[in-house]
Amino acid sequence: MPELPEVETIRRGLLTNIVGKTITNVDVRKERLVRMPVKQFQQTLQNSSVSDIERRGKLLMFSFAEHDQTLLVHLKMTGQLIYVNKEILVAGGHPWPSLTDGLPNKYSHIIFSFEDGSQLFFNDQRQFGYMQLVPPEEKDRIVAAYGVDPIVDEFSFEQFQEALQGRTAPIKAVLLDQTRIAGIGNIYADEACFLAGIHPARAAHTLSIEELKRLHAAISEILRKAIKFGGTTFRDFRDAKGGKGNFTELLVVYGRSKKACVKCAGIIHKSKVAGRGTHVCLVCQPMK
DNA sequence: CTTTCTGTTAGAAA
DNA sequence: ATTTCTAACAGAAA
Repeated sequence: MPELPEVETIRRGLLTNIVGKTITNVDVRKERLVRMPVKQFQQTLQNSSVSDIERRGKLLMFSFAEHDQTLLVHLKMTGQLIYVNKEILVAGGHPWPSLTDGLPNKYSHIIFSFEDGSQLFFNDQRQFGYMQLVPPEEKDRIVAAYGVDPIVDEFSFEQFQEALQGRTAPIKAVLLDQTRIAGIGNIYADEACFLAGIHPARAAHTLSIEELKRLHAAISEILRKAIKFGGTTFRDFRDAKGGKGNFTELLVVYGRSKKACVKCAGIIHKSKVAGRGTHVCLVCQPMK
């Protein structure tokens, strides 16, 4: 579910709500989602106060004032991190538009409680997401394995060019490769390719300099704009307060199969590229 | 009812 | 070395 703009939206929402707060309890209801001994996980987090939240690609990293362990959180496809304050909890749960039973629900697998009575719910329908504590060296190692982050880093055209260097795979596959560029997922890969007028199935090394420049600009633009609108809720994404993203209605190709292209008379066509559902206007994005 | 698809990615296979 | 395929899981859609 969440790609860079969604994860960044969650990060910003959590920053203002949990930084400085001390964790009083960690309720692990589904041990599989904790990638380490659960007892150790709970004991380390207990009585720790969140000092900062960083992001690399789609990975969130929480640091603490009392120790140097970093909490890594990956939401994968359907993970959610929803913060609920004491008042709402006392009133009987979070007023979630599509859910009447509030939180926690059957997908709330890990629940953090804070000193002020608020809680943070890690929900994940498909259970692909995970949490893990790592020491500084391991954190550095993991961060270093990621490619350039288009928002955290400078993301110059030269960096972009270098990331694509010599790739014969489809350009979309390279955009999705987190070790080259960190944070782009299936939605924004399709959106960026459309904006740049490039067919996602084209071999990366066949793009001209002009096309690469258009794609580089398209990536920067789409990600920044999506963050500005609080991300895309296609299905499960919720921000840190349980709200939906507002970028969904601004999507121009993703999920618009058989609908009219916003730029021309063409129809959006759905196929499979790099093993993923891929949306294209064949008029605006010729294979050449 | 059965089959296919889904926003991710680690790991295996090619 | 790089690229492609599959599995992990639950549920919605066809």
